[in-house]
Amino acid sequence: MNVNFNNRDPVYLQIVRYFKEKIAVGELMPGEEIPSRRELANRMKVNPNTAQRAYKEMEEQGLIYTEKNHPSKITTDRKTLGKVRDELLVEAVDMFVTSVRSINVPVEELLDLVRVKYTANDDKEA
Amino acid sequence: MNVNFNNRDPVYLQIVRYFKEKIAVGELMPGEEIPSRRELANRMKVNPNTAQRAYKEMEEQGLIYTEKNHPSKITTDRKTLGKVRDELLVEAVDMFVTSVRSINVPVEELLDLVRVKYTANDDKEA
DNA sequence: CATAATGTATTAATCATATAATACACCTAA
DNA sequence: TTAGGTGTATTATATGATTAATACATTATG
Repeated sequence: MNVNFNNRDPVYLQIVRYFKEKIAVGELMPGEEIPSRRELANRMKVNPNTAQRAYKEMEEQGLIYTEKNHPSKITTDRKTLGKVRDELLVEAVDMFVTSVRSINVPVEELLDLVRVKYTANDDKEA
Repeated sequence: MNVNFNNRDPVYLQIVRYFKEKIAVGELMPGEEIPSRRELANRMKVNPNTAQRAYKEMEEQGLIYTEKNHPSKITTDRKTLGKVRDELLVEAVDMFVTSVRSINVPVEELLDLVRVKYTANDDKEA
């Protein structure tokens, strides 16, 4: 449960993203139970209300569901889950392209920069 | 003087970025005068203090300099100017790679996504 | 000289976010 | 049965960043 919060984005959104990443890489399975609001708040050292807000957001997006008096669970809707990875990717690509478009960089130079940086970071995973 | 402000980042930083982009693509030349704080505030419909803060930031980064009672000017230090483009690029690439690393996407898939999106946007420039 | 424009500084107000403190209804499990 | 754990909701407070309002000193320029 390691999350590196930045100061820029709201904490509750960073929590949502944390779960989306877990879903995208398959670490969270359909129907799997996730920590209760209070439990998560303890682990992440945030206020229970912040955890609640994150879960509420995820519920509205259909990523989790909640049965009475049970910790929420990952949705069993495969279609919804399948979209998560693509959405994260598309969102990142869109933001990136938007931010570099104004610089007028040749596409090949841009791709090289990404390739070098991305493969360099592979080391850290090993 | 068209700037599309987003709600996420501080306006004064978006102004700084606006000028950096102009510098990066060579639209602003060394020694060139830029609008006064009040003038810029008028054009961009922001508070003069916001313009002041942006200019102060640029001054601290060595991008502009100010002589008494004259609008600030772009620095004549070519070295400083030359770095701007690279810094914008590296910064964007770093952020992008960081955000997609957690998704474990194959590098070629990632590059394809960027290529498609980036070249698709070329149309809008024409 | 004097008006107006410049940069600069100080203080106040605003705003979103996050946290805090409680409370409530429900249910599980010992 | 009951003690403790669920989710949920409400209200208040704190905090930091941002923006706004205002004032000040300087100087170019007509």
